[in-house]
Amino acid sequence: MRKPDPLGKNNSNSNNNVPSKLRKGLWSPEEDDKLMNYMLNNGQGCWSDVARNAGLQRCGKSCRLRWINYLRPDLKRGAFSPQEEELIIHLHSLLGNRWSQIAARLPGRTDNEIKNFWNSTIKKRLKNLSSTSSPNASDNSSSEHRDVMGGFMSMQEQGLMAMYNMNSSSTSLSPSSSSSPSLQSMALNHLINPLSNNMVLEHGIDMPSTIGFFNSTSTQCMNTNGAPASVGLFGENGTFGAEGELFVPPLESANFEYVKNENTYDDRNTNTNNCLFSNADSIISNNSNNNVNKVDQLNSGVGNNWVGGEDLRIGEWDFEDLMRDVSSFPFLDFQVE
DNA sequence: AAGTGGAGCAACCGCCAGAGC
DNA sequence: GGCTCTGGCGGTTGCTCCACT
Repeated sequence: MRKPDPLGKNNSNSNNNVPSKLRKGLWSPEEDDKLMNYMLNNGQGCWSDVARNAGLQRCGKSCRLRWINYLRPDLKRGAFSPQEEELIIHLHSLLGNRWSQIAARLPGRTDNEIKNFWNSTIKKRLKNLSSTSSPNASDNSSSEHRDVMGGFMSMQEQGLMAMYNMNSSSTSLSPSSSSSPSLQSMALNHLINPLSNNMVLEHGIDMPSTIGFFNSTSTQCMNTNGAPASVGLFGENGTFGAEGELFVPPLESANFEYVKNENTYDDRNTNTNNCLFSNADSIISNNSNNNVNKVDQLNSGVGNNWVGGEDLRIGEWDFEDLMRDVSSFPFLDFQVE
C-alpha cells in the first residue's frame, strides 16, 4: 500500500490537465469521510465535480476508484467464499480477464478485488497444478477430475486444464497477461460455434434444458437446439421469467430495473450491476431513462444492489444451480480476437 | 530479535471509447 | 473530422503485514 501523501509532493499525474496540487497515494480517513458524505448527500455526478465539490484535492478518477473499490456501501468485505472462488474460476474460463464483467456477477465484489484475488491466489494455484500435473493430462480416463478448488471440474475445465498443461512449456501461463481472452477462454471458444449468434454448443456439451440464452438480435431466449427455453422469455413489455425460475441475463443486455419487494433498483450507468437473479420477482427493461443515480438509490447500492436492507444476499444464493448454469452458459458478448 | 521473502491489496498508470463542442 | 474531457477498464506497482528462518 502506498503511504498517504499529505503534501501532495508526489504528483506526476497521468492526466496532464490535473493541477499539480492534487493529492495522490493512500486516502486519509478525513478524505474518506468527505467523499462518503458527499456521495450520500448528492449522489454520483461528474467525478471531477465530485472531487471539487466535496473539497477533495483529488482527481475525479481517484475519487471514482476510491468510491467503487472501498467506500461504496454495498461492498462485501472479507475473504472469498469457496463458492465465490469457484464462480470466479468458471467466469474467468468464459470471459478471460474481463474483471468488471466477472465482478458484475459477484454481488458486493469489485473488479479490483477479483483481479487481485485471481492474480495472487487462483493463478498461483493453477500454476502449481499445471506444474504438478502429468503431461498427459488430456488423457482423461475418468469422467470427473478434482479441480484446484476441490470441486469437480466441468468438461470444459478439464479440457482447459489440458490446454494449460499443453501450453505450459511454451507460454508463461498468463491468462491475465493481456487484454485478449485467456487461454481458458480460447480453449472454451473451441467448444462454441463462432459462426452463429445463437452459439450452439458442440462436442456434446450438456446444456440444461431449463436454462436458455439470448441471442444478440432477438429477445428470444433459446435453447441449444433453437427451441425456446423454459425460462427467460422477454415479453413485449420487457418482463420475463416465471417467479422462482433462474434467469441469466446476457452480459451486454439492455439495462434493467430490478424490482424486488417494492425496492426499485436503478441499474444504469455502471456495468457492475448485472447480476444473476435466482429469485427475482420481476425485471423491467429500462432503456430510456438516463437519470443520474440518486442518494436513496445509492443507499441501496450503486453498483451492486446488495446491502443491509436487501433480503437477497450472496450467501443465500443457490450456488449449486448458479455454477451449473453458468458453467454451461454461452455468454454472447465476448469474441476471440 | 532481526532479517527476508512472499502474500495481499490499495492505488496508480496508460489506454480506449463515447460524448460534446 | 478533430479536439478535449470524462469515465471505464485491465495491467502494474509498491507498500504493509506476516510467516519463516
